[in-house]
Amino acid sequence: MKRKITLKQIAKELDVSISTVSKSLRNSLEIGEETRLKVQAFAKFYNYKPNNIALSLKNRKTKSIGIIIPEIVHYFFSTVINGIEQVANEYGYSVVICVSDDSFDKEVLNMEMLANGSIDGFIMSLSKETQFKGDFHHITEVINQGMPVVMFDRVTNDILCDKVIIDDKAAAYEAVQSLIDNGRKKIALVTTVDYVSVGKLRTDGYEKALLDNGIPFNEDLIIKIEDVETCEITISQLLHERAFDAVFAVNELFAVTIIKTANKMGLKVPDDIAVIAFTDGIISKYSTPTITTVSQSGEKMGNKAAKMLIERIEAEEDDDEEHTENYITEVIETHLIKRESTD
Amino acid sequence: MKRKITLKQIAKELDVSISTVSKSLRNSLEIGEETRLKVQAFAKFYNYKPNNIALSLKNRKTKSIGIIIPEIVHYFFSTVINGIEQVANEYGYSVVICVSDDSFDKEVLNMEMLANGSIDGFIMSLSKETQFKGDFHHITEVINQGMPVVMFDRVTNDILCDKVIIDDKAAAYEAVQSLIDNGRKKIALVTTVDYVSVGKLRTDGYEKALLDNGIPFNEDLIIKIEDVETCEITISQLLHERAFDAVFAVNELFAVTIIKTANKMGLKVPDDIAVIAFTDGIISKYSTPTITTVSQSGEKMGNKAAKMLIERIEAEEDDDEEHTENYITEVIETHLIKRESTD
DNA sequence: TTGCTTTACGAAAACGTGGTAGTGTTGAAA
DNA sequence: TTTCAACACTACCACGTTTTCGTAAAGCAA
Repeated sequence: MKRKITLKQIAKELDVSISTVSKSLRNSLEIGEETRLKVQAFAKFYNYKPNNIALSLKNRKTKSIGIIIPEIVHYFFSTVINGIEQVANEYGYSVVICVSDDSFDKEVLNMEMLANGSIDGFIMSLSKETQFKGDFHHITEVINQGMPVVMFDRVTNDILCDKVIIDDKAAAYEAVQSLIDNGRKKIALVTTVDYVSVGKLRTDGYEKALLDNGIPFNEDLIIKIEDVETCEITISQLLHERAFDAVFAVNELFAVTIIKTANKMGLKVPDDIAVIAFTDGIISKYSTPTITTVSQSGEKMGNKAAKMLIERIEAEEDDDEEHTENYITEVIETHLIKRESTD
Repeated sequence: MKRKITLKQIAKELDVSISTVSKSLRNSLEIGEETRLKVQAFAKFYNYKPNNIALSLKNRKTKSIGIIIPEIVHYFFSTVINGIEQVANEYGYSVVICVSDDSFDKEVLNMEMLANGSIDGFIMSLSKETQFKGDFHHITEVINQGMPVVMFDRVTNDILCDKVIIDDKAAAYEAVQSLIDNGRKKIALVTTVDYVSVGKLRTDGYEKALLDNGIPFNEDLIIKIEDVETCEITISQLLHERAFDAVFAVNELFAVTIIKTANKMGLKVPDDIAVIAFTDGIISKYSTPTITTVSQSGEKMGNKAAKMLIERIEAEEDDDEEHTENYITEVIETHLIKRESTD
């Protein structure tokens, strides 16, 4: 049990000053070759590595970035983390992850915990509750402190910062349009409650696609799900009435539930009902039938978000203080992955 | 853009010493009430929060724990992280996550990066490559430095430390036994390559169940998959020969692939072939038919691992140095979740 | 000897905190 | 008047690093 060795210990052991050790290890020409090599050999032997915390304190940079997301057991979010982790690693950054659990309080707590020097910047996706309350003071606060923030997916216009999103509206439009192109007329929308930003946008795209094709927009065909349990009942009711011949679901969980419900009732997918889901996850790939989806590459979003954040962090180093805040909103392209649930 | 305020700044502003400010904020009786309240009011107004990095340096604790896992876009691992995050949060710890991507080098690099003071302890699951090489020097090294390590799921006997596992062998035994109980005689095993510790154990359990029931152990019925692509071919070949009437798959990805392949060939699950998978993930719940699985609660494993680690960390505080190393291996119970893929 | 430049190193400050030990002033007891 | 305690506060150190500045010794020219 030998604790990590420090500069001080090396200095004492070799009977030189701490500065001499530090300089020797950084190969400063100030130090005579003999001493330099002696120190380096000693340090190597004891496997000296500078203490990160001390470095952070000195440099006022932690080389780590904080991620705040609503859930982690969630295909999309985990792909985003993966994407972030990749570039973070590449640039020598660590990622510390906090889960808000879709709770406003936890989100605030987590941000406060990390904001006190633990990290150099945030990448985050808003919790449902935060979006519902519309209270973003915790975010403006860290931004005011000069800490860069990049938001992704679940964002808000109320905060000025870099953002990485997909064009939810256009993607939804494309999906619904493809259903219409296949001759579907009565297209249902299964979505979440309105305050989730992306849910709202996808609804807008759905509506626009219908209207552009001269199909009346029917409120009764919009099913807003708060928890997945109730979904099944609502779905089966509508199916009984044969009220629709296609469904656009805002996530794959809803989609697979619809398919299973339909199957139970003896309806065939895609013959009787075509299904398209948002978010290309693992369920869509492996369900039977496989599900046509709008792919939104979490990995790419993560990559991009991390790059934007790190650029901001490292830009601050130089021209510290008030660089004209030209925030960027990056839009990641989506595309439709056709599978068995549509024809 | 007002940077975070420090003790020093407060001291200067109020024209008192830094110690006075520090003590006032910690409500020390040494400081007169008037000064104390004045300082507290000022600190509150400027939203003073002590700097974590400085605290870490001083206290030699970071209040954060490092997680090293092979993958993050993976249902089981993400549930474990979730479990860790829960208790970490509860105890005021942050989690830093690194993905080894099943690469030995990355695992080593990540550990070195974090071991230099960034965290108070590790929770990890070995990468495939590390298990293959059997090289654990990077782990013994951090342990020798006095840093607690808890391993979970993919562990090794070569390292002495706390561990959280499931009884892979017994769980596999139970699963295979249940297939036998349902009258299946020719049971195939679809598994990974041997060096993955859990793969090996599950194979052992499978073999034992067969032998205990007087069923001959047939090597031809064991399919070792290296990448999922080739799996489909091998499977369909065996299916053609009607070589088996049940399959025990070591993960749900293999299971769902088998089911899909069988379906394509016109075979019915579970009538013609019964399927049981290890790991109760999202695919099993939503595939058609739903898949009978051995549930291994990642969340519980994460909870337990985090608790063990934090206990170790906080125990060290007191009796620093050589507490009789009585390492614990915690076994999380599993159970069979019966679904549609078995009768 | 004096003055100047190198060479080779050390002292000290800084990052932000918290605890221990000290210091100066006041008022009261001896 | 002296002594001693209580009060209210400050000085200083440590955590581990980097970096700036300083300086002693040595070498060399004048």
